[in-house]
Amino acid sequence: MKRSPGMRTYAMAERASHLDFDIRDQSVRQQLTQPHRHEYFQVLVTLRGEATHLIGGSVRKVRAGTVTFVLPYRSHVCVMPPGAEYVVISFSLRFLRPDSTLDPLGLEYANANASALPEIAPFLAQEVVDFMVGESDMPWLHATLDAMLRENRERRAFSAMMLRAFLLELIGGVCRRNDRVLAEALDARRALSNRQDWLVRVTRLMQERLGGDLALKDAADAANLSPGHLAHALKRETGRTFTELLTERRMERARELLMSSSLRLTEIAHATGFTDESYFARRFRQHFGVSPGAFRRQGEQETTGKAQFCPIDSQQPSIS
DNA sequence: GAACGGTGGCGTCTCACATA
DNA sequence: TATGTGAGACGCCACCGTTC
Repeated sequence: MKRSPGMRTYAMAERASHLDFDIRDQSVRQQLTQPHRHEYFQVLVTLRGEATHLIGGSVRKVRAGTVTFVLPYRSHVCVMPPGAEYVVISFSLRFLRPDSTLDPLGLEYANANASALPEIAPFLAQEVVDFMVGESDMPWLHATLDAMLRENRERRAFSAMMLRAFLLELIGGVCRRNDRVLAEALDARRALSNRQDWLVRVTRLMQERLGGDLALKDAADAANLSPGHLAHALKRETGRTFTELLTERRMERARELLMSSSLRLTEIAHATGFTDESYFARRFRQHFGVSPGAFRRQGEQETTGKAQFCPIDSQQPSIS
């Protein structure tokens, strides 16, 4: 299929060592220097040096003690000066809120209720708020990051739970220290009209119909757009085609079923919209780097502490 | 030997994209 | 908005390896 050389959208497997959560400092991986998107959430903590962040339509100079929150599928680039010290945290919505049924793609336009999903409030307000941690709180910030780096490095039993707790402490702590400006920003945001609720309708339809047939035309009908217009709009907003977005969600559902159920691969293939289990296995291998059966076995070993799943892509050097 | 899982080949269909 | 094109998505089939 023809692909224009547009803005790239990265998956966790391409930029992180784990599929659920990852944290690294400036020494681990080179920062991307071109505007790009992620499928996952990112928190960037600037510890030394003055950086420039372009997020969506805003350009901001940030200094040490700034915490930057980047929503999934938000175009951005962070330009760090030589010698800068920073920490990058990447995680999926499911890691942050395992009970959430929201689609990361629709978050930006969902007018999310900050009281129902307070963890994502700073991500929604990032373009108009500089989240700062004062000089006196820097020891707290360093201690929290050090604990996360250590736990992520060791990755043993209950590490996911510990990392989630540290992450919530970081997000909550930053929100608490910036609560007034954050509340004002969220109020202003709610006042805006929800111009792009078509994206919410499309992502909701994808989640509802993962196990069945879903064509571009169906999604276009749901969004009250022509198929051509919808395809173009999806590409513009997400960097992904309709099929790519749908396949990503099917793979994610398959991953969950492999980890949380004892269904046979054929049943999982059918449950995720594939009538051909061999084709399902092929796509799964393309997406995660391992076959479905191997993925399940690795997951079982991981839960018993014998091994840890690490996608093959994460072994590769930085892409930029 | 049966069940399950994985891979390869091949034909058909879908849809992104360019163009008018 | 309609249309043509072609790459990729998809399904079907055959075959092989592993496990029980």
